Amino acid sequence: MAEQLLALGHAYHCYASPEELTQMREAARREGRAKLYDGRWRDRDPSEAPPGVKPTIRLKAPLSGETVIEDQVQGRVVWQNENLDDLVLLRSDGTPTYMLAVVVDDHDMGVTHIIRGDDHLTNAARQMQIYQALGWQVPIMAHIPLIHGSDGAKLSKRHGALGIDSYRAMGYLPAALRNYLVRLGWSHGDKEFFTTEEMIESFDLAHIGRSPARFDFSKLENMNGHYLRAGREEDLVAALVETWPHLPDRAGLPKTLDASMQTKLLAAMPGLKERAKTLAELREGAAFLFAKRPLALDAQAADILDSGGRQHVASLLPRLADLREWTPAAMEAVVRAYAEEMNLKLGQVAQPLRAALTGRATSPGIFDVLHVLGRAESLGRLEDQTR
RNA sequence: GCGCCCAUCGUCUAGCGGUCCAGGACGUUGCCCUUUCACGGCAGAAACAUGGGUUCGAGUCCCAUUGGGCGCGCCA
Repeated sequence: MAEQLLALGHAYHCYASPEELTQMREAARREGRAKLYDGRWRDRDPSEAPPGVKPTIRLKAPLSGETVIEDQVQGRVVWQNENLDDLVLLRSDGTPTYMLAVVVDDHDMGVTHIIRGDDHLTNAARQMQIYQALGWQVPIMAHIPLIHGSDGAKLSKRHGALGIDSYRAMGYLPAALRNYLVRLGWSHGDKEFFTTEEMIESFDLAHIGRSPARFDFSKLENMNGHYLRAGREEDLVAALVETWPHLPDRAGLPKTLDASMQTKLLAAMPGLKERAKTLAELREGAAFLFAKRPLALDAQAADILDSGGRQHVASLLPRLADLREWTPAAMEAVVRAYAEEMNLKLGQVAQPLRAALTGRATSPGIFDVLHVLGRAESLGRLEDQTR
């Protein structure tokens, strides 16, 4: 291709040495010129070539006029050709540069649309010149803005740019991440939630904004919470099982979830999913299901039991044990009756139960916890705390 | 330094000359619901960067300033 451009007079050999090039660049910068290469070999005869120097081949770019790209998101972008210098097409070792290679490759592959980050916008101008020199049809271009970190600085490897697996490790659902991302820099009126089908249906280049968006974890988290709450219980169990090995290690949790654990998880899911924003939180909320007796109590739970809660647990234990039916409704009736007898608010007896059953001060509804845990396990845990 | 891009609530954004004393979402504040934590409901605070134009009329068009971003290799 480069040879062809040479033959057409759209390219030429350049014998400038690296030293000359850096000198040129420094001079250009000093004098405030945009062009870094001065085109010194542009019109020279090959006979003037210094002996023993392997030349590069540079594009003979137009000296005047403008290079224009009609970008689908940036609009019409114009460069004065006098500011664009003659780029290298072929290195002195004969290999093509990226600029030449992409153009030829895209053309050969029949690429119709070039959609990429706007950090390539300047490259687009130079590639445009190559397309023109070659007489090829230019693909439709769309340069979309980059995503920045929450502080407005650009995302880089050491600053917030995480791989996709990091988001999995944080417990974000793929659908939620996609939904969050599609709304970053693009909008469809006031619509916030999109199924994959809706995204495919509605997404368009025309509504992509031109300014960079900041990545906002709290909104991602909120959106993930929506997906969790709206998700089917079975799907969430499956998602958690699948993600389990990728979540950060945490003491006190099983390495994998066997069938019986999954069954418990499924039963507890309606109460759990309401309270979690990520799969990591979901797993944390479910930890009590997998805990081994006697439970380790956290500080708050211990405090609840120590400050009088233990008595209530002890009093309620026989009443619950006498229940014929282990249903949330039946248990609620018993506990409410007890609270009334003692002239207590429900919360005052529910909290001690919660502490004894889960080792925590927060959990799903206490009657659901009793139900999900089952009679034997529940009574066992309560009994543990009465001693 | 030079070139290009951008600029509405803290954040994501709607807005394509009058319907905007600027709408939605996240976050935030208060209240309600309530067995905890959440969910949910209701209410509130919160923005058109600045200065010039154009126009009967500008968040919407133009210019400048300021502030961000990206690019500037015989790297990709």
